[in-house]
Amino acid sequence: MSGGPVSCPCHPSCEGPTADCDRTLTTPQRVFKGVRSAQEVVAALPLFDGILPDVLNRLLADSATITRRRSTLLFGAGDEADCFYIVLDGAVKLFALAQDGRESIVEIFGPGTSFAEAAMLSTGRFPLHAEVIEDATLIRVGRRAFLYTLHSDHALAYRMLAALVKWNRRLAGEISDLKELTPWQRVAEFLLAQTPATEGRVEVLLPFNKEVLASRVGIRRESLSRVLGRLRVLGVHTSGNAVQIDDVDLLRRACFEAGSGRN
Amino acid sequence: MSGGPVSCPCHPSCEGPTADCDRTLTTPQRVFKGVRSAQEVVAALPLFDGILPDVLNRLLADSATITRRRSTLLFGAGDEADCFYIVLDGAVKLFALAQDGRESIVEIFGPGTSFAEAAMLSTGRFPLHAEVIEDATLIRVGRRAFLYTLHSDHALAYRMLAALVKWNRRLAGEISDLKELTPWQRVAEFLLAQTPATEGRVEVLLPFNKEVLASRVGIRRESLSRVLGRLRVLGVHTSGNAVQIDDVDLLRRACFEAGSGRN
DNA sequence: CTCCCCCCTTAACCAAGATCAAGTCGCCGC
DNA sequence: GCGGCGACTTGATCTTGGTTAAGGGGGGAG
Repeated sequence: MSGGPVSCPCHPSCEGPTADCDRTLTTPQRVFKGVRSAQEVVAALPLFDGILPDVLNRLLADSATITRRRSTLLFGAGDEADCFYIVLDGAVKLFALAQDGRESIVEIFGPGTSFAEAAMLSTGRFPLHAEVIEDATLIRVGRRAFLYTLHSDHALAYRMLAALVKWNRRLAGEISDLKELTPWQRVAEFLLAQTPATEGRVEVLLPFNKEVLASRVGIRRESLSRVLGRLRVLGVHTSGNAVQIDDVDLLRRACFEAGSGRN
Repeated sequence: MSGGPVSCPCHPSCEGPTADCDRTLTTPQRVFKGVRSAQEVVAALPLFDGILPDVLNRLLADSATITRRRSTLLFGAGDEADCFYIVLDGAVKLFALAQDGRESIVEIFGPGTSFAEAAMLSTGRFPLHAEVIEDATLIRVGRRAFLYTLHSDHALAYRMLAALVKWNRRLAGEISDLKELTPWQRVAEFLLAQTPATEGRVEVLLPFNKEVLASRVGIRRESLSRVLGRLRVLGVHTSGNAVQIDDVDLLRRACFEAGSGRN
């Protein structure tokens, strides 16, 4: 029930009206892969699977490819949701902000995923903040185009329904994990989710830094360090963003068998 | 962002193929309120708001009102999802089961809510278990009728989309809470969510027993006792399922101000 | 090369849940 | 009334994550 890499629809996001944090394209080093590639990516989204070519074109006509550096705030909670985003490259985090300034990351989106479609359907406002955490190339799709697309292709609406359900389950699973798994189990699960391998030795690259990972699993940076230290006896070795798992199966079993011990 | 009483769509549920736990209507003392009332309830669901009368009738034609005693398993995770449920009376919990038999409650549904609509849209299987926790009267709506309804009323599909989004946000909010609130804050928030009052003295009735409440907020029964004990100094007094809050505003502010202290 | 900053790690202390184990209270059947 | 059961509470102890503070180490700027 835990978070495998699931293609995630839903969740609000749109560059806030205040486009104050642009620094327009200061890093052309990270070039988006051209319009054709963008089309491919979009058509490959679970949400738009089987979309009609002309509908797709219409959709893309009201969209723009943008690049943003890390630390750029895409939008804040409460901003008007007049578009949604597709990630071509980089990573974006969605997070909530506590009154004291602390943030908790609800989800992180990487290449080939989209987010914030859902915000446009109900309140029209983003419920969460979105920030680029790895220099990113994004497609921003306008609300009008999206709604038009939705209405001109009913099958799309149903796919979106299904996608939301899937995303929903992912969240429900995460809630279960938070409630009944210890922090180290959550970390282990996260690591296991980073590789398709089911046994043997594997090297995985953390898709973001440890601060973010810690927030992702709901603990503090320092605790993550401790956890990774404790996982060493299970054959988990880290250096920087590289994590080597000596025996995937061993780790998974340890994770399961611990089962009971909540805290 | 935390869990106010939200009308919740989504989530799988359907009396499993094995209807072994029926004890058909042994408690006629808890009579459902008649067909007319059932219609009213259904039409009042956010999901079916504004539904056309004949579509509604068609929907109800393939449904049945059932009563189940507490502890009845409605369905298990993995069962075929060939219906969804509307709660007229009582309460149902959706929960996940860990390998060691521990359960964690993902959501609890009371009168006027529906659940498990979503399961029929994707995998066709329930991802969670559902159990009656207070003797309940339910409407079970068949899959066929639901899908028919969905296709004959596109507006319904969009409403459902919106409902899913809303439900989604609720889950995301719960994740935030689990990550950044202490257990006692979650308990306090839960209590506050049980009343519309914003100040003064209030008496709230816990909608279920403490074991369930503990699971709901992700702690153990014993810890909940202690938390409630500690909350006494903030004017929270409990006796049985009745909880008296001396000063709602005080409690809310205490909850907020604690802000930082994550554990 | 050096300084500084950022990311990460370590250590010491503390508060708080989990756990294990009794113990209380109310209810029901007998 | 008695016994038993289920829901709840309390206490002692243990584990663990948060907190605070300090330090290491790599990379970029100057």
